[in-house]
Amino acid sequence: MNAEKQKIDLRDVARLAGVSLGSASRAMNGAGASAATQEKVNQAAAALGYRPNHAARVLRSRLSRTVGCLLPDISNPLYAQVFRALEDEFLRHDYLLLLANGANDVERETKALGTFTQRGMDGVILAPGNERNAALVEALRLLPMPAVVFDREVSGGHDAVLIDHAGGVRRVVEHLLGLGHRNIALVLWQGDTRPVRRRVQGFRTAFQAAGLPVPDLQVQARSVTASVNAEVTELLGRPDRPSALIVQGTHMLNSALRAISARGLRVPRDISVVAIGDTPFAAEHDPAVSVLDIDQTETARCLVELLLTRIADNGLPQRKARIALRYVERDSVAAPASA
Amino acid sequence: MNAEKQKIDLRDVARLAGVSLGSASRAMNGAGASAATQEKVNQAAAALGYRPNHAARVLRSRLSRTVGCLLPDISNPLYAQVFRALEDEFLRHDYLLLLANGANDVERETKALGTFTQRGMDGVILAPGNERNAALVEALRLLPMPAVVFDREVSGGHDAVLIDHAGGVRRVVEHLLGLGHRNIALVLWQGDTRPVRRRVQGFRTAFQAAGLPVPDLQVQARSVTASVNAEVTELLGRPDRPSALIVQGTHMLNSALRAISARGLRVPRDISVVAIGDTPFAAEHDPAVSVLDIDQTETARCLVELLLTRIADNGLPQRKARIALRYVERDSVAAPASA
DNA sequence: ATGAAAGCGCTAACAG
DNA sequence: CTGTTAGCGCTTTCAT
Repeated sequence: MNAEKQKIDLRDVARLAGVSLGSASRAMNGAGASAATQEKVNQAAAALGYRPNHAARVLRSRLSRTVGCLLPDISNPLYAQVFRALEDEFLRHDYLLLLANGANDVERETKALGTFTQRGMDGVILAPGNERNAALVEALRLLPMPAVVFDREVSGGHDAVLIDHAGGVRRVVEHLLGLGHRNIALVLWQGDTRPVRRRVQGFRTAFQAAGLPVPDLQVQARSVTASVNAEVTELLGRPDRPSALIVQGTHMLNSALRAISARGLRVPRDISVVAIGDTPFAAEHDPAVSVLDIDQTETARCLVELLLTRIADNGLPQRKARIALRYVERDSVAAPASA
Repeated sequence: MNAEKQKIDLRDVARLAGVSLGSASRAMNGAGASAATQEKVNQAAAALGYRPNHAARVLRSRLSRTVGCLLPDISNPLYAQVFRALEDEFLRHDYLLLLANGANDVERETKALGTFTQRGMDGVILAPGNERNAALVEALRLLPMPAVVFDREVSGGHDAVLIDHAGGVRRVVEHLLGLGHRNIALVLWQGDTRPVRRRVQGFRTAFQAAGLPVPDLQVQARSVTASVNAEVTELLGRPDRPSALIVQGTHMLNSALRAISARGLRVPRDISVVAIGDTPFAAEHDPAVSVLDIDQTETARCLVELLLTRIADNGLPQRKARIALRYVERDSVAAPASA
């Protein structure tokens, strides 16, 4: 149904504009051409509906204007948000973003990096599920193009954008401490990744800085999507049951809230709840759940900035950017009943 | 830190293997080379760590082994699942999948299609947010490469994979009717897209086929992520309040369940609930929610099959594949109390 | 089945 | 600033 494929090349444009091939190329790339040439070429291109052949461009210039993005799991709304923000940001810079799901599988991640290499990506943004895996670290080391690591600690001297989970959780704990809470529980998943480690650390630091004992109240779910219903129910049955919960992720938040209400407890009267990561679910819950929110737009901007500047100049020293978390107070936090 | 970039080309491989450039190329592509040559070339390639230059390959062969995928919103877990399944399926066929978020924005969608064209995608899979928009239909018509439409009705004679929403909802309604339910409410969002239209149709058909009046109990949320708390609450307050609810999507399901429990009603004793689309949320809810589930793997396989065969032969007649929905009975459905 | 040679469409290097 | 020329790395004729 499409009789005429793409057949107009730069040569045609140059001919119509009455300039040489080289001039047409320079005009299209907006460099080293007079305004008059520029104008003529642009008009000719528009008239013919010219579309540059990307492959030829890449082959010759060795620049693909494409970057790869390796994320653990796009079904996770948090990463989906990051991807969308990245896509917008790169589009603005006329770059194309390629997404690969790592799925917490080193083999898959390694393979994706191989594909990125072969397809000549100019750079890579990645958040490996297994940041300490040797095979992955090696694959990363062998990457021929610049990479920016997102919220992971991998050896290799790469640029990185790190979320300040420790500071965020610490601030929340201090806030709860100020309200009079002492038994605060942290509900995370048990993965050995930077975000989890840093949250635990921030939790500890807050208590220690206040000269208070760190409560032994942690729930560790098997996965991000696992239910923590049973664990939280157990927690709520203890004599020293927590008066506040800090919960990660949509699923865990949901099951935790269910466990609370099944126990006949009310939020925030009987127990305060703070969620890590903002979602429509948290915002629309009744009562609306206070959250520790990441500014995805800022994060994306930061990642893109780091990667693009490094693509432009690989001689730059290693850089690490830190993104602060924002505590959004809503209706799920109050002083403990006993206070 | 990476002194040596990629410098090994097919010429090097050919030299080491002691064959000509042409033979090396044929050997690599597994066609028209003797077993002996094949073997020598493969060994040489492995020894040198040869990686074909993708751009050169595309430029010469006019085949990018890349397909574009335009989805309305990757933050929607349903689409995220489809993308993952597609990624797996294409990877298996040695194709790369490029994702673009349409975000229900025609301009954005059109732009994405333009990018796909320019980058020489071999084919496109797309589910436009606005299937009846003229600009989009026109952009689709102008696409120089094959396209398969996912669960949308767009004019243009494209291949399509269509989910049988009508049949699925109809089956659920018939099941509920059989249990004795008469006041059944349908909770959807108000978008004018195929899935919504077909669900309503299936709903109607079931009642009409049974010779029963179609209940006037529809809730139309403003968006897929909107809360329907107020609307469902209102519904439950009516004298002819429904004894069963069919609810679309995670957010709407969540807010509907909340409205039900806030009203002091129990599932399934006082009201039955069926969700459209399976999610961990529905499965782990207490009680576990019965759902109308789409087999994402089958859907992906179907999309890929259609697209790949058409890329191979664009002379094929138009094809439409239908995917049946599977009703998964769990604990949220029972006979109405009054029955 | 193989080698030699001709480009794919573009950018970059070179003169002018 | 412009035109001319030479490839980028590969696949694909065309002869053998």
